[in-house]
Amino acid sequence: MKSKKQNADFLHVGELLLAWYKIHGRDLPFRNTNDPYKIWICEIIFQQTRIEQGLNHYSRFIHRFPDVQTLAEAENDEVLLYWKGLGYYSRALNLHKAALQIVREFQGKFPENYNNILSLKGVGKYTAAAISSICFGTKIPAVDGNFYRVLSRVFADDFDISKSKAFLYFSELALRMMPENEAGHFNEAMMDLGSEICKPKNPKCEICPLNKECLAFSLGKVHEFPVKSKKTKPTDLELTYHYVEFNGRFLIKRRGDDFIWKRLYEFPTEVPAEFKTEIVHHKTVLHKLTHRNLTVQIYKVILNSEEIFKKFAEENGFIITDLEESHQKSFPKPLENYMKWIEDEI
DNA sequence: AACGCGGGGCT
DNA sequence: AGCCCAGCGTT
Repeated sequence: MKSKKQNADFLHVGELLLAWYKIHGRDLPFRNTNDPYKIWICEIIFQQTRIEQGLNHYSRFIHRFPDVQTLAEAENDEVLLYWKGLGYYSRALNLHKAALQIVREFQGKFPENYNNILSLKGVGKYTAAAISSICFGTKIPAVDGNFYRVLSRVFADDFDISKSKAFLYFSELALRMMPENEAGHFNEAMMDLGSEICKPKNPKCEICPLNKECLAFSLGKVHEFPVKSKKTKPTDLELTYHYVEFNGRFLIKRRGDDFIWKRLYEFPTEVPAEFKTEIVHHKTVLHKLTHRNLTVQIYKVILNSEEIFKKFAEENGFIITDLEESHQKSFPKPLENYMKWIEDEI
């Protein structure tokens, strides 16, 4: 149990942070709304995704799916199309499921209660806290990577952030710092400080509003925090695809929701042996994933018989498409890049 | 509690 | 080449 004086110190840090945010907070498109739908979408998009990377996707997504009803009524495929290139595709699938959930279980009105928000597919403790605090003023910290980094540095706290207990541990610290009736702004402030000042590498401690209170800074040990024990060990994975073409058209099929690239489109992985004689080139694409070194082999096969092309497609459930049409489908990045390359060749 | 899931940027 | 990013669901 901490003393009253320490609690006052905690609150002081929270107020410094909030004051900084009101002047230096980022001007982002979702900062001017309390619409829980929009906040929800942006929270999901920006999970494990940098703001610059997802900003255009956010705008396009909101423009096409301006509310829960529109999203719920959309085709699964189109939701994925608007997610194209973002990665972690189960986020898009869960988003769609949750929209249906809101329509069916909550009569189309976005739930306002924390536990109801948490019950939505793809919404975990962080996202539920963010929506609750920003849209409904619930006093609850939205603890994410920024909280871990900022708090562990301010208190020179070596609590291992890879432990599942870290969420609760830093939630309690954050709650003691949180000013009354400012939960949403406080959470946003922590995100902005973590992104603009208290960055993972080369933090701007000289201009940090918390540098007088930051223990790690005063000890010259900012780089030692946060402490994270888990090390990711990349494994190798090889995939083979065939760009089977006849007269400008080629074959695709939708993936299942197993493994990677859930429900995205891909080329045939295997072709009959007699197709091998029609290979015109072979490209090796190296693709870096978070925990995998991916090597994708792509063989371009140009068939000279429409009959064989159509028969192969029909017997194996492939869709016949072309480069123009394929813009309306969501493909994994390596295949997307390959098609761009083919298009440029023409 | 540990692991898998994308893609991009930074060092 | 490794780490990190407005994390979550599954096992």
